Amino acid sequence: MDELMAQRVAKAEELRAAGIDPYPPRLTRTHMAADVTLLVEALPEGESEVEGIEVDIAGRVVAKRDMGKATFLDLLDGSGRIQVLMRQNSLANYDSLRLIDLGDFIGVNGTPIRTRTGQPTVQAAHWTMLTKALHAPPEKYHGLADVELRQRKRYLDLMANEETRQRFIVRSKVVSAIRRFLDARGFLEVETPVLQEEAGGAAARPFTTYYNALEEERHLRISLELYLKRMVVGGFERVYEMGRIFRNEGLGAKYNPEFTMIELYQAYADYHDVSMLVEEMISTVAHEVLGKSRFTFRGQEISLERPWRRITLHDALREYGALELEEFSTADTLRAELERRGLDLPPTAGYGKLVDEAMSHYVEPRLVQPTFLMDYPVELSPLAKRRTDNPGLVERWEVFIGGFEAGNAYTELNDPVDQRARFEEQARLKAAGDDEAELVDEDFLFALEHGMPPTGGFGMGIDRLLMILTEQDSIRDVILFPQLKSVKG
RNA sequence: GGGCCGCUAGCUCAACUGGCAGAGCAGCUGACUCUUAAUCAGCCGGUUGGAGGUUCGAGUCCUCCGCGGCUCACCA
Repeated sequence: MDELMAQRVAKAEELRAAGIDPYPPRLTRTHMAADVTLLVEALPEGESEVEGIEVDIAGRVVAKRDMGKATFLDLLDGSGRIQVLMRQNSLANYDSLRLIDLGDFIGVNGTPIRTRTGQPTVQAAHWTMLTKALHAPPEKYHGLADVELRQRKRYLDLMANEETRQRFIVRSKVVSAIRRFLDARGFLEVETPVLQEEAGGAAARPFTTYYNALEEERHLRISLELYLKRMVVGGFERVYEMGRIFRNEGLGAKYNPEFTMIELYQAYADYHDVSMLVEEMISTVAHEVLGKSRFTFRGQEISLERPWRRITLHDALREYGALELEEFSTADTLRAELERRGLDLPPTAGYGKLVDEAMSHYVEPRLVQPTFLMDYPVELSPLAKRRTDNPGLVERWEVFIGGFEAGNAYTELNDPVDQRARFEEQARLKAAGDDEAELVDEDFLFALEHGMPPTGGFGMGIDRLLMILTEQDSIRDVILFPQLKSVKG
């Protein structure tokens, strides 16, 4: 134990010796810090004391200014900061203040006053220890700066950095605003399995675990899609789920292996209807929570004002890449053209993957303002419905904001025969070595064979949306406890 | 996985070309009854991420390892 901790332990013992529990089970609290501030600010000009009112407040000691026979403390509670003034001639047992350290939680009984400088303050008559902290909090002025510490020991980051606290408050508000938005439009929130026999609905490697009771492997879900569609088959016309999904992939500024996804499905809607719902949802939520629609993300100003731009993938490649996809309609010709242009291509890429490579290179980084990129090659979209005018394309969009994918939607494939054929094509890719290809899900096909009405669906990573709304460059700054490598030895 | 950068007191940071490891905050002692990054005086606090090596001498140079950041690759 280090010296600083030993000192604090000794202070706790001293309290116990005096018959005071340094960790009492209960306390009296009548007011929050913000309540006291309001009381004092309501005082008429010239008056410095709120007559006849006694308050009990509680919070963490975040500053201590000892003037000798008077000491100022700053207490932080869930509503904010409030100053406490302890004076030798108005506080019982003034000497005991030396037992209070920064980081301790204390309760204070006293009177709301205004100091000479106008600061709302509680002038204390009594104080009680509520929780003795055994470590010093991070440095009071600079806060906690070390990136690794801030992520590994988030409680210290939250304790020390107001901005971090606010960011995670915003996160909660965004999540609840999304729920309100959808609930108000008749969507039902449902919960589907995290542990699945096979993880489907997206192209990603799953985490695998083992269920002892059944003596079977299970996979953590990589998307919400296939179970939510089963809900639509069952007759739920508007469903959504917001929950954690898990992808066994690398870490990075935009990637965390567990992240929060929302997916929604609306029967009798198509991908156009869903695009309107989504742009309304995001701009409404931004306004409700943050009161604005303009954000600075990675040095670029982004406006979430509606309407958002819509452009087909073909048009976007023409506009940003001067690439006329009609002229390169086979994998071989497209590959030759892209290689001629100097792109580095995966050797096994099929037509869809090649289009995707071209998009990543020419188009996506340019889509800073919210943009729906529409009509994808069928090869990339095994769960989306084909366009009737061009069966090589599907009714699908991805929405890009700030240069990265923020969401994905289809008119859902509800033809069980086509769905089976698509799964079988995926199975061929898998056999050929694509370990992220979709698996044939017989129960899902059985569900579709019972009939899923025409349906539009949408999925979005909540964390990435929050990166934009809170103007953070790294997904780790919007996840409370991001994955980090463990420290051993 | 590759490249680059970083890791010094509980926290925030210094330390020229290899030459006694420092400051502020926090802590301890003292002064101060309206301060608010309080102030003032004094004191305590170090396996310089870890292990080796070069050297009379290593925070500094070399090798390996750990963790992190950025980036490339990978990842719709």
